[in-house]
Amino acid sequence: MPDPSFAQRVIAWQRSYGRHDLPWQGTRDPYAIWVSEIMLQQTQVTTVIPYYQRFMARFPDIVSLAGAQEDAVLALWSGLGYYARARNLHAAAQAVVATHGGRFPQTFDAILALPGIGRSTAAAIAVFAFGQRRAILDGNVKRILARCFGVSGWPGLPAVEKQLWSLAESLLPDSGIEAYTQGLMDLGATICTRNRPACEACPLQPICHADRHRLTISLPTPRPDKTLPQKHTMLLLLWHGSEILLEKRPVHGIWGGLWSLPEAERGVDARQFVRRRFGLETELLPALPRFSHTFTHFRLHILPQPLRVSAKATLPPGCGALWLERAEALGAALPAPVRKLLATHDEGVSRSQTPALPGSRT
DNA sequence: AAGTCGGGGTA
DNA sequence: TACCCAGACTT
Repeated sequence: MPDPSFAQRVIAWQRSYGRHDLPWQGTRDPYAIWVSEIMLQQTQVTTVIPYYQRFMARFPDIVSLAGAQEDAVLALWSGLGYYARARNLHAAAQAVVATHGGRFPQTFDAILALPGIGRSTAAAIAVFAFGQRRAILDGNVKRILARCFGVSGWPGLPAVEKQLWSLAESLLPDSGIEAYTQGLMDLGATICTRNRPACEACPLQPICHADRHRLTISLPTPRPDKTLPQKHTMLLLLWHGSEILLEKRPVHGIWGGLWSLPEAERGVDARQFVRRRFGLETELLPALPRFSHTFTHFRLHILPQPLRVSAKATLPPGCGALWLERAEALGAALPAPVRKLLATHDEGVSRSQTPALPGSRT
């Protein structure tokens, strides 16, 4: 019997040791598979599962999603991050209803044309929903290929990524594409992990270049390190009784489309800012502990500043701001740090003896 | 080719 | 603390 190929090793391993009970498995419903693939972009399985369950319960099919308010979609995405994914998902659902009669497209190019779906995600949907022979290249596959075939260089570099795509395409099996694709994901998530990979349990160990040359921990080549820029801001908690003022953020930029707290530059007079911006008279309350929030490309140092609104003036219509009861606000599409702030504090008073602020170390 | 876009898991 | 994760999109 000839030495099993790369693909045959992955397929055989997947059937015995792979994951078969994830919430989005055991279906060929392209909608269910699509939603899972979008949520799983840059997000780990264990984080996605509860979000996925809630989302599918609320929007069980593409028509219900297409007919939803964007705010309702974003609210279910709150805390998951990369909110453009949710806006694109919503827009794509409406596009499918408008141009495909509500039926998810079945050709690779039509899938790829939908907003939020790139080459790898389109391939994953084509494989799992329609059994098409397509190559994926996510973080798991990049790591497996870089190690097994000794591809050095940071995979974010276009030249390296091109090489990995070429490898991925060349390794596809003639049959069993679903088990193969799922097997790569499962191998990367459970065996060929970034640190402490379980090489002794890997079906690829006999043919793995990195294992033979003791390169496993150094492949794939890590991203070149760069120091994150530091930014500072002040988030205003404007309390009127148990109501708080929320402001809708612009669609583009950080926390796009979410409901956040009014934001002022560090060091400005908060009362004056609020008077000019909203026409409100306020009383300054003691500042809350500052904390920091790290994004992909910068670190934000946040000073939470509560103020008590003495008289609730009428907000200009269409100004993008509104008053919400604290409980209502917690049901809105909030950025994670704002959610944590509102969950921990009300009217400027800590709800707990020891204020457990998000990353309260500065 | 480089920058933008979150949040959490993990060591 | 620092890195990575079922990446896509814009410039």
